Amino acid sequence: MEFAESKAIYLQIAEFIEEKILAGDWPADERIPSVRDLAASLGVNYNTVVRTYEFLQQQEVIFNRRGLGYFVGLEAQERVRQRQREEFTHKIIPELFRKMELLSFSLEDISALYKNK
Amino acid sequence: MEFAESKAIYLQIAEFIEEKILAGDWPADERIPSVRDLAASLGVNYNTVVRTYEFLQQQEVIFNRRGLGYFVGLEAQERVRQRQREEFTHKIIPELFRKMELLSFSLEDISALYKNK
Amino acid sequence: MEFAESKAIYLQIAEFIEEKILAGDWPADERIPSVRDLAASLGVNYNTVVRTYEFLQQQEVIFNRRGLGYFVGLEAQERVRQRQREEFTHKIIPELFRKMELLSFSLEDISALYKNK
Amino acid sequence: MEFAESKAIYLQIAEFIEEKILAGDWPADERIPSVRDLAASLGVNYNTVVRTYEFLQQQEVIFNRRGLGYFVGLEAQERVRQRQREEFTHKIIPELFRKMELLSFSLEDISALYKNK
DNA sequence: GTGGTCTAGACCACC
DNA sequence: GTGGTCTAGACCACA
Repeated sequence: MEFAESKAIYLQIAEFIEEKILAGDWPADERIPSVRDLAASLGVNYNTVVRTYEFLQQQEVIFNRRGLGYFVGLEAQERVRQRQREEFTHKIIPELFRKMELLSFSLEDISALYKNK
Repeated sequence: MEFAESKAIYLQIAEFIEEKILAGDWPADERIPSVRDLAASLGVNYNTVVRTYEFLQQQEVIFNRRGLGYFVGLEAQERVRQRQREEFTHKIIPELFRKMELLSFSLEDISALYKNK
Repeated sequence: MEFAESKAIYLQIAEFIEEKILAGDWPADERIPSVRDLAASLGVNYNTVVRTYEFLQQQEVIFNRRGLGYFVGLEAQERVRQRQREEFTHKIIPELFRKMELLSFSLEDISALYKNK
Repeated sequence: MEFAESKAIYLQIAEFIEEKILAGDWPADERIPSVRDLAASLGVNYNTVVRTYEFLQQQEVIFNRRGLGYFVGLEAQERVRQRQREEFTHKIIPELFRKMELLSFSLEDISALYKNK
């Protein structure tokens, strides 16, 4: 996996996992890769994945069963979906509209880009 | 001014200035606030504004007249506008569409939000 | 049974058993549940209960009759009682008093709580 | 500083700091030692203190001013006090009373210990 | 100077 | 096997 420089790696891994859950690839209550396995497959340090998992656990997206590993939270998909939709409508979209005006993009321009994507 | 935690303050100040220029509030060749004044009015450290001005100067958005202060570059508005439109269509918009799919937002949803804003 | 996160599960099970013995529910020389049964009824791993029993055996609280199972030690109740009273007066109580001062609880506050419990 | 084996060092440092705040030694909005300084004076690793500070920040006990350091939260003393009093009355005290009954300690025994401490 | 992050590697308790 | 913690040391962005 490639990582952007602008953001902490452990947060990029968290986003990667949230997308897996959002897309339904990792269903509720299912075990996710062990810290060591994920670290190895992403080519990052063990402690970096530890940080990701601690972060997601604190967000109640995943949880730990002692000695067994981490599992997808029972309401994780819905929780992530709602949090992200909330952020989308209240932060991303207003910022988008602000930029559109500033840069003279119309809704039609966006539509055209959407159809050609 | 309030600053987000996720981004460097000096870059948020740079955006703030670019928007002033884009909107035509600060026309070409006009003097912009001194480092000390801007730092005071934004409530940030002097060095932080120095960094912003160095950054914008290096981007050829502003320039320095020794002993007089910083001024808006002659082609600044157009330069900023083109760079931002470029970034908008090639980075912001694709990312927007990706999120829309992940979160089940349609183009109609965006239109509706646009009309109600 | 619910387990606290702050302490090892096998130790929490050991406390559970010691309380049974202290309260007289499990008298001396009486057989206690098999490892498998207890593990099943508590919803924990077999090895975890094995560890509890080994721990309690080493503390001379329970003992093993080969092929028959584990039994409550002959002097277990008195032994557990003395060890816990010792710990109570020399560790729990001093720590209690320290917290009381820090949090402005008086002995009267404790008495009041005791009467209303 | 001496650390117990039974608990993570970073949490023991967090308790140490909370007691400083509770006792009024570190007032609201006052800067606390830098990560490096505290690590050096406690004889622990830099990262261990980083963990403590992240933990306390997440608990809203301290907060960060970028480039300046960590500061005691504005309502920190009251917040810590309330959280600990809550824990005291609802966890420590009930557990105390349970143990008292199990070990045949009376309220008078506790009083006597308190007066002789 | 400040904190934030990452790597490398170790030891431990636990299941 | 699993995660949890700690050390050591490095580099970076930031004020």
